[in-house]
Amino acid sequence: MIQNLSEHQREQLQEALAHGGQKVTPQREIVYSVLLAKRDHPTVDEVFNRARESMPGLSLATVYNCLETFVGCGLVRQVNHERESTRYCPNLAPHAHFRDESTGRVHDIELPEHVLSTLRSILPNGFETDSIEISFHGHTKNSRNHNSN
Amino acid sequence: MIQNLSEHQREQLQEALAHGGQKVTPQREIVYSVLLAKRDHPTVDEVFNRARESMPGLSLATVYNCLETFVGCGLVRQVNHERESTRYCPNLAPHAHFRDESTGRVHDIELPEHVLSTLRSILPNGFETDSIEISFHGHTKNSRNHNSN
DNA sequence: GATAGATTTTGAATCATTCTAAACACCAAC
DNA sequence: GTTGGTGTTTAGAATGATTCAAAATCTATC
Ligand SMILES: [Mn+2]
Ligand SMILES: [Mn+2]
Ligand SMILES: [Zn+2]
Ligand SMILES: [Zn+2]
Repeated sequence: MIQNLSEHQREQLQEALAHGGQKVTPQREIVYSVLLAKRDHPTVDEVFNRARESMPGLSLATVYNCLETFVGCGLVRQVNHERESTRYCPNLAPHAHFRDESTGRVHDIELPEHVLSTLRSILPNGFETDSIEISFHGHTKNSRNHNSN
Repeated sequence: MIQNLSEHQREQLQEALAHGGQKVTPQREIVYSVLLAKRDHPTVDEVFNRARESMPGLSLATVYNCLETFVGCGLVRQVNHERESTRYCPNLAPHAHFRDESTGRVHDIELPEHVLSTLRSILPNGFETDSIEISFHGHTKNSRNHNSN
């Protein structure tokens, strides 16, 4: 079920890790491929369970380590909703998250540049932004699946 | 240090609680007044410590209870930053939060209606929003205090 | 002033995450 | 091919914010 990384994806992983003097390992490959395979913003436990199917000896601590590493090198984003378990997202394009209260599912919402600049424009002088996080809460009305890959 | 509630504030509290058939208690009054007295988005522990100054017997569980009650009746908002302790905010106007990475402080950023509608406009069909949360991360450049009351 | 319902209190339980220390893997130098 | 160094993985313990459970306290009403 968890196919290997494509040429391109492996390169991206290798490249991202290289910056911190870190290496591609079998565990990191699997964890990354789990994130790419089903972009439904899984929790650590979900990643762990999916990854274990291809690598039974994998430990939970390693999944935490890998994900932290990926976040550190900018390959992956953390997604938090209140104090629920952290979820992980490999979508590097600027996007917001929509959390469906009835299903608990998290959807990516593309974020056009003009929205970002509108947002930056409301900051008073002296506030320098590194990043902006936007999350919608609500529910989705039928409207076909809203695919999470 | 923690002055009592004004007429108006007490009424607001009483009114908000009444909807759920709940009553004003000395503990709830103190906890609410702590939030109003210093709008720096305190954590539960910070609220607890401040409140204890006026009511030494107050328990931590009660602070959790009061805050949960307030959130439930819409008097107060929770503010989360990643998985840090939840903070509490009595500002009911639509606003975003700016988290200063160097000081850890959280500032309110007024949110004009046109920004909210711009944001709503990027949602694909079928996504019905109940609420939108926006948080900026960055640092503040001198520019006088950025008062947190 | 007894009874019921809400609230508060204490202390224990939960549970995601982090930490620690021991095993491993890899590679380059000897 | 052994050794030393460095980064990685692993299992299990520790942490810490939050939640829970149950007893004690209050308050309003009969
Ligand atoms: Mn709804
Ligand atoms: Mn910065
Ligand atoms: Zn995402
Ligand atoms: Zn606020």
